[in-house]
Amino acid sequence: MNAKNPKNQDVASHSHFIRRRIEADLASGRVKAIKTRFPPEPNGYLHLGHAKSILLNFGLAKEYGGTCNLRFDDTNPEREEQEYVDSIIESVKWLVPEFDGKALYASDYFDFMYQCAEYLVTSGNAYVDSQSAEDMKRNRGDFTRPGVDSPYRSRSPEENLSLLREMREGKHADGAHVLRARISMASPNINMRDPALYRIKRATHHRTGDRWCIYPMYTYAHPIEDAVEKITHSLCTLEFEDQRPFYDWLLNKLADGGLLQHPLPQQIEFARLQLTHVMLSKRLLIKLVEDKVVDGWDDPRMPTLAGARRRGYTPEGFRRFAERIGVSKENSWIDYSVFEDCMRQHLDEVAQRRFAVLDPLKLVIENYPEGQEELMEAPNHPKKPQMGKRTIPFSRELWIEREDFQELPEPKYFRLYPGNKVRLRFGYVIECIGYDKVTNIVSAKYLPETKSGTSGADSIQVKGNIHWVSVRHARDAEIRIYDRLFKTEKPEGQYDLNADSLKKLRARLEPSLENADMQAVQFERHGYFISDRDGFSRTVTLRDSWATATR
RNA sequence: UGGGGCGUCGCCAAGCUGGUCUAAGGCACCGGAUUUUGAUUCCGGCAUUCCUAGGUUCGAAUCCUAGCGCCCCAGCCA
Repeated sequence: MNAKNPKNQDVASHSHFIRRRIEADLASGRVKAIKTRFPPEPNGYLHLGHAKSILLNFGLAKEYGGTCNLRFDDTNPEREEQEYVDSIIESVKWLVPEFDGKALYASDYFDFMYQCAEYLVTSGNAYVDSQSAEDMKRNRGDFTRPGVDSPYRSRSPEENLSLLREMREGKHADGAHVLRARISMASPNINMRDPALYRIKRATHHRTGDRWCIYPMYTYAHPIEDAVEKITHSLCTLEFEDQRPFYDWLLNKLADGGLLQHPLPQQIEFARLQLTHVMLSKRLLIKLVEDKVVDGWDDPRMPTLAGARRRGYTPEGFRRFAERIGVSKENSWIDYSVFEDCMRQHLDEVAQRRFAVLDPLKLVIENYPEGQEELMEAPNHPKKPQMGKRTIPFSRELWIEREDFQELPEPKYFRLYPGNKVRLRFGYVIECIGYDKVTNIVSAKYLPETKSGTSGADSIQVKGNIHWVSVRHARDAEIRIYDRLFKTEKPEGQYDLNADSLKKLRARLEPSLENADMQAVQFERHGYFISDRDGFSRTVTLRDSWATATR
């Protein structure tokens, strides 16, 4: 960790409170190796917020030579589905190359959890409450008033045990009873006022089927899951901070009873990711899919990992992002530009360059013979000769970008306009000699001695450099341009959709794109794109200081 | 209102066993150099100030006290 080396800042992992905590635990010998876990509930697709957690947990494990489990927190059969399990495994595999694809399930520990419940009952630490949900709520008290004990709170361990067994055996209706911890109804921390441990719920579980009719609550199940897996550092988000006293209470009781061994897992909370212009509420995400605002969970505009993948965002970019934003307990909003910058940075290194004219305008080179053609040579990457070259056919009629021509140029515009010279990138320098408003054709003459790669190439200096595609050789393709789904900077509640989040264009491409089997490509002067289905999707634009200046 | 957290540049975020802090780094922004992508790269600028007010100290972003602000908790959800 060379946090102080500014040259390596971007790759260097910087200090944060969880790393320090782990280092202290390792140094003191409290744990000999670390073990973390990523515990999603399979009730939706993974999103950008989960990426932070996944990368934190798997990243820390890798960094300190430990391991990390993917574990499904499947304790509520009413909301969980196999489809989500599958998509989650898929996304984690994509994001984390070292992940072996093996998943663990809380539901595999149901027997042990139940055994722990019986122990808590017999040791007087839990009881069966038969109040209605409404009474329980009323008797919990509020922020100012302590709760009052349930009339069932003093049932004997024997009575509690037989009731608990009857609950498990299905002798009681849903909601008739609930198992609660016996802690204190007067605790200033409401989470400690005898929290519910088990509820009766006749629902078919996606893995255990109808074997159970009682299911453990998250509060109760999670600490046990961690302990069973010998997790050392259980990382979760800030809203679980108030739950930590119960987490520790439970684990210590079970350890006292010999059901668990030390060292016990430690819960550590950090701030969840909030990204500007991105909405990460599962409820709203589901709504976007159901309302068909987007084309499914993996729509490239969706902030899901499945969507990010189709959009062309890369795992490496995510890794840089996670490292860059750090980890803290500060409730913060990360600017979307940080995310985009991480992706650009990675894509710049790996993407081959190609020409694509997105908004075509015809250019005719009057002094170039009809029927003649040449092959221009162009590197696949300006700084990586090892990535090779390709050739681009050149002819008299070309497609150029509409925005690369202005009949009446605005100040500082140095692209094509009548009388101005510009280089056709990797080709010739041309001079614009006219524009026909009726046919919409720009005419120019080329300077034969200025061909790229020849000795005369630099005989004429020009400021502008534009890309082009030969009309006769052009390939046609659909290009999808995505923009943010939400207009608001911090879309927390209801959604405020951007009507222009998807634009489809008919573009002209240089022929070498036809058989290209590329993960990511840069269309020069436009941005990074990914080949998706029968066209290309724009992942992210290039930085554009001209656009910023014109704004 | 009781409890739990958090407050360092427009946005993140180091720093927190007090001095090397007239406070790192990134994003954004503003210059300028190089450039056959108005891209990349490079160089420079960007908090005498660390929520506020007191205090301790030779010395405080770092310690103490009192305020102020924001977030979370009253599901048989996670």
